Amino acid sequence: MSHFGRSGPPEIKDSFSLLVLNLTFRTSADDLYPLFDRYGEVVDIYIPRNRRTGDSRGFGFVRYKYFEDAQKAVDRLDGKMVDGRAMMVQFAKYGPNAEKIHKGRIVEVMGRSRGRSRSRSPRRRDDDRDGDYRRRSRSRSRGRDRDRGRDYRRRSPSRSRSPDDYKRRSRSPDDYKRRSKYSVSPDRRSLSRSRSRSPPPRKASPFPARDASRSPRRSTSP
DNA sequence: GTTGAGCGTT
Repeated sequence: MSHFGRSGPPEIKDSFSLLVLNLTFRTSADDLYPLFDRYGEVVDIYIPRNRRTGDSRGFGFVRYKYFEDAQKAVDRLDGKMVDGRAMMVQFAKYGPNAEKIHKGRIVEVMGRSRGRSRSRSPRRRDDDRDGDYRRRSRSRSRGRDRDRGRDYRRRSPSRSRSPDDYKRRSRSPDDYKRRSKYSVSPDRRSLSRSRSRSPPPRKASPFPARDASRSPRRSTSP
């Protein structure tokens, strides 16, 4: 039935929360219900979705009534192919300030004693939820910045390069692979170079600079 | 129409 997610948390203190990851963007709670219900009594299923687009965020929460059922579901549904994608089922913690959890069992919901070693900023929870959490939340500092900076330094002196240097650099499989993999756009280089070597903002001359260069002084005219 | 690390609504 589609009564999941309609009402708030029914019995959190008496239920076990499971986190389902790697779900498809089209999978809904109703689709997960029969899968999890067959392994035990499911209390509630909730899948966070974007309030603007209404699309699923790719993960959901399943609450079981008993720990054994939850454990069995994790063992059984973990890696289960759903809609053409293997979903990951694991115990979840309730809320960003939930810590009093015992093996997935919420012991104290009001345990706001922070102490989670999570790499998440609880201060911008709302912003991330409503904003584009997918793009900037996970792709902020992965490995791209490192490569980018590296590329920048590499691509800086692109004028005084000799054929020998080119061969030597090209001979490095690492650089070649890295460059080829990320496919550095020449536009960025051009833009970077343009920024770095942008000529000084010369104001408009009262007369053509070219003429001035050739004839800084109008001595005579044929 | 796309994407893919993670932890949720009253």
